[in-house]
Amino acid sequence: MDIGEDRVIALVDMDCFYVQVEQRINPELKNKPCVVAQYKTWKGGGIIAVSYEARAHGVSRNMWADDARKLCPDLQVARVREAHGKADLTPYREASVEVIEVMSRFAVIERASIDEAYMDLTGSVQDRLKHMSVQDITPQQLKSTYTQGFPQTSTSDPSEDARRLRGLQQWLERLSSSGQSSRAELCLTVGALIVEEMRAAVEEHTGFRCSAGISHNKVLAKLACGLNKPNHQTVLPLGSVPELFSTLPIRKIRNLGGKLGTSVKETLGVENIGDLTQFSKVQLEQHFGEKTG
DNA sequence: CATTACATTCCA
DNA sequence: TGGAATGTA
Ligand SMILES: Nc1ncnc2c1ncn2[C@H]1C[C@H](O)[C@@H](COP(=O)(O)OP(=O)(O)OP(=O)(O)O)O1
Ligand SMILES: [Mn+2]
Ligand SMILES: [Mn+2]
Repeated sequence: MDIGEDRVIALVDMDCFYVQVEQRINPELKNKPCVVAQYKTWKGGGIIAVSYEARAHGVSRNMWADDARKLCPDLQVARVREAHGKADLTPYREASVEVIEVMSRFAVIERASIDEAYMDLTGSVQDRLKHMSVQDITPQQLKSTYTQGFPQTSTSDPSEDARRLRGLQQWLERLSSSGQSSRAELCLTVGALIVEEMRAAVEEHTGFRCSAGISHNKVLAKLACGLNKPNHQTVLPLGSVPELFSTLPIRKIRNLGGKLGTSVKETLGVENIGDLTQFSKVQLEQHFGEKTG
C-alpha cells in the first residue's frame, strides 16, 4: 500500500534571521526588542525582520520603523547597509552560507531561501535504526522537540515546557508499546534526533538559532516548523494531520497564500484545509500537482 | 512609497 | 523563448 509517504523530510528555518545577523555583529542588540529596516528616509525605513522581543510589542514586518517605535519605545533599529544607493544584502548572504555549510555535514541540503533549507533524512534514519531501537531514545536527546497532537489529555501544566515534555513522554511511550505498526512514527522520531544534533551544531559554529519541522513531505515539514518558533522543532506525524487541518486556514499551506488560495476558498466555499478532503481529485482546478491531505 | 530578491509557471 | 503573473522570503 502506498498511503502516506515513508520519507523523513525536515525543514530548518532560521529565527528572525537578519536580526540575528545584526545581533552577532553588534552584541549590544542581543536579547532586546530589535528590528532590521532598510531605507531610513521615509518614516524611519521599512522593517524586514523583527526579533521575538519586539514581536511581543506588536511590531511586525512591513511596518515603518517610526510606527513601530510608537508600539515599542525602546526598539533597537539596525539598518541594512547601502552600497551605490542600493541595499547591500552581502552580510546576510554570507551568514546563510555559514549555516548551510554546517548543515551539509549532516545531510544533503536543498536550499530553499536565504534562511531555510530542506533535507531528506530517510537514508540517515534507516542507517541509525540498524544500530538502535526505541528504547535508546530519551527525552534528554529531544530537548527542544514538540510532538504535534501530544499531550492528548488536557491537564494543567506548571509551564509550557512541562507540557511539551509531557507530550513527548506520551509519544515515546506510545512508540515503544505499539510494536511495528508505528514504524513511520519511529522514523520521524529518529529524524528529530538528527535535527536536534544539526541545530545544536549550527548554533555552536555560527551562533545562530533556528527552528525545524520534521514530517513526511516538504509541505508538512514547512508547516510543522512554524508551529513552535522560535528555537524549537516540531514532529508532525500523519495521525495528527486531520485535527491540525480541521482548524487550519487554507492560506497557511505553502503555495496557497495568494490568489489561488483565495479562489479555492471562494469557489468551494470552505475556510480550512481539512474541508478540502470532501472533494475528490477530479475537482482539481487545472492547477494542482502538489497536495498532502 | 515598502523594498529587494528569487523560483516557477503561464503564454503570446 | 522571454516577459508577465504568481508566490514566497
Ligand atoms: N518581504 C521581505 N522583503 C525583504 N526581505 C525579507 C522579506 N521577508 C523576509 N525577508 C528576509 C528577512 C528575514 O530575516 C529573512 C528570512 O525570512 P523569514 O524566515 O520569513 O522570517 P524571519 O527569519 O525574519 O523570522 P522567523 O523567525 O519567523 O522565521 O528574509
Ligand atoms: Mn526565518
Ligand atoms: Mn524563512
